[in-house]
Amino acid sequence: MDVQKKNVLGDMLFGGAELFLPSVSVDCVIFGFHAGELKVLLLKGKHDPKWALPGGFIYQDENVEEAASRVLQERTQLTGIFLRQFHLFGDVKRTEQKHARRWLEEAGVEDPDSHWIMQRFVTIGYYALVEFEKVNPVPDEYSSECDWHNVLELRNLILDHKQIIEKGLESLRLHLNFQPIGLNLLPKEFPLKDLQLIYETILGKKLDRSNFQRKILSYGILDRKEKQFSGGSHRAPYLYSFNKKKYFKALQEGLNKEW
Amino acid sequence: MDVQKKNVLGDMLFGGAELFLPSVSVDCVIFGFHAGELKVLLLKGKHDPKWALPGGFIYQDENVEEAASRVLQERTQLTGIFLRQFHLFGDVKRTEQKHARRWLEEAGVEDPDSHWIMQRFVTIGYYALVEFEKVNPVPDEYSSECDWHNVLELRNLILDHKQIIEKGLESLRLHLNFQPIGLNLLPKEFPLKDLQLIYETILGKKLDRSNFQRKILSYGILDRKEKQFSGGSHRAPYLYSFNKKKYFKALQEGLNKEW
DNA sequence: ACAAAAGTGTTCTGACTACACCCATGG
DNA sequence: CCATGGGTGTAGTCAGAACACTTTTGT
Repeated sequence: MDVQKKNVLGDMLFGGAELFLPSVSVDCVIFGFHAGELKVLLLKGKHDPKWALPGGFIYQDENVEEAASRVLQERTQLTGIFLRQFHLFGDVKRTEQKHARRWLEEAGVEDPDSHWIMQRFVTIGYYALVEFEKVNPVPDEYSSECDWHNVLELRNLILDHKQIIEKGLESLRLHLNFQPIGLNLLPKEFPLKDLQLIYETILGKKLDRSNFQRKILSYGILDRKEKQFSGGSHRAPYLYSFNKKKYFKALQEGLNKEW
Repeated sequence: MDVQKKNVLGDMLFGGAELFLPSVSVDCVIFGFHAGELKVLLLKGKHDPKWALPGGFIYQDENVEEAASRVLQERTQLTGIFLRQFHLFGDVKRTEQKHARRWLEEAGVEDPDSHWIMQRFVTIGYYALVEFEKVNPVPDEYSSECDWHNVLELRNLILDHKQIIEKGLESLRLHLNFQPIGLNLLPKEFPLKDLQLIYETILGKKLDRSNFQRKILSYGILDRKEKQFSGGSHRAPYLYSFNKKKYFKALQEGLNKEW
């Protein structure tokens, strides 16, 4: 499927009922990391003062997984990012589309109340971890702003998007126990301290430096470079990079096997 | 919502498009335990030689969670069972409804190809753990058989239902690490050996008796009764029961917190 | 020389493993 | 009285927590 050729906005307004899978949407919780804070990428709609997760609908000829990738790509211009499904949100009351109605009106849709987008939707939550610096947040056609928000200070989100983010973070924390992370979050080479900071931020607590190193190195997914980073007034740390082969193997097989 | 009053079959055949959420279904992997084997409850359709998971559609006024409960209840007559969402299956190719077409034809539906049920569906997988003896498997109106199948010997399943079961089992194994199980799988009072057998069966490996006891008791979710079970030609074991208060607390908070 | 931060090592504790030993019961 | 299976205990191992000591670098 050629993602670029799709005219998502037009499809949504006028062809939605046939082009998209009805009742189902996808929302991406895109985590980034900056200044010691865990951030989420959010959009502010042109016709709504509230913030929303980047989300979208699923084309009839598109796997749900692919739709999530497409949404991620549309918003971040990044490809090949690790995406993980974490939950389906299916309560009846979760969609009350007051803002959508106004949006449809202004876009010139007749009889907005019976437009397919006003129906009840369930949404599938995916999370992604991306390298903050590589993302250039650009609002799309139906958004006025696109920006990073601290996950701990979420205000003014539409619908149940705050709960979605919280559930996504909770899932991510859980997955940390048996899944490597960091590959898309950091540059090719980095000092261990940076990776530790990511773990600390996700988990919301400090970790012991020495113990973190031993544990993370015991996973065998990191290669140590002999090059060293310099700049601070202190001993230069080794730089590390992910061994992709081992990394993906660990992703598949898991890190800890309990019981 | 009064589950009993719903006429699910009639709704599916003739009112589906309006009554149900389109494109989305629910499938329940109902695990039971018998003769040292982990079983799944499956249905055989009247118009299809293959077996299927008990599944259903979601009424427009029904939360997805509720729909899963309803399906479980319809099939097992059990209420209050722990149900857990584990994955959404959303590939385009997962639904090719050859059998459904024949079923619709025989049920007297005109133009079956354009019937809503022939559309593409994504399905949400839930798993449940139930007490084998309490379930009286009864085929419903559109099934000819309903029976337990060993999870390790699955043959002749429709669509992707085999993969759904396997994913469900995989999820269950994972969840064992931070979630108590057993409450709905065993009678009120039981010897620890029975609980151990369940763990062994789910995990597919033997566990050390002594170590299992210490670990499971350390969770603090079991109460020891002074009554003893008798019958075998050996020392009578203590009987235990789940302390529901602590059990549900553990369900919410988790058992192991890593990192 | 000193502060800051990284590398490395040590001790302590607690959990899991494997196994041994004793106890109760039915045949 | 012995086989079976359950209750209890123990030595060994391993991983994590806490922390100490050494090394490197910029100021």
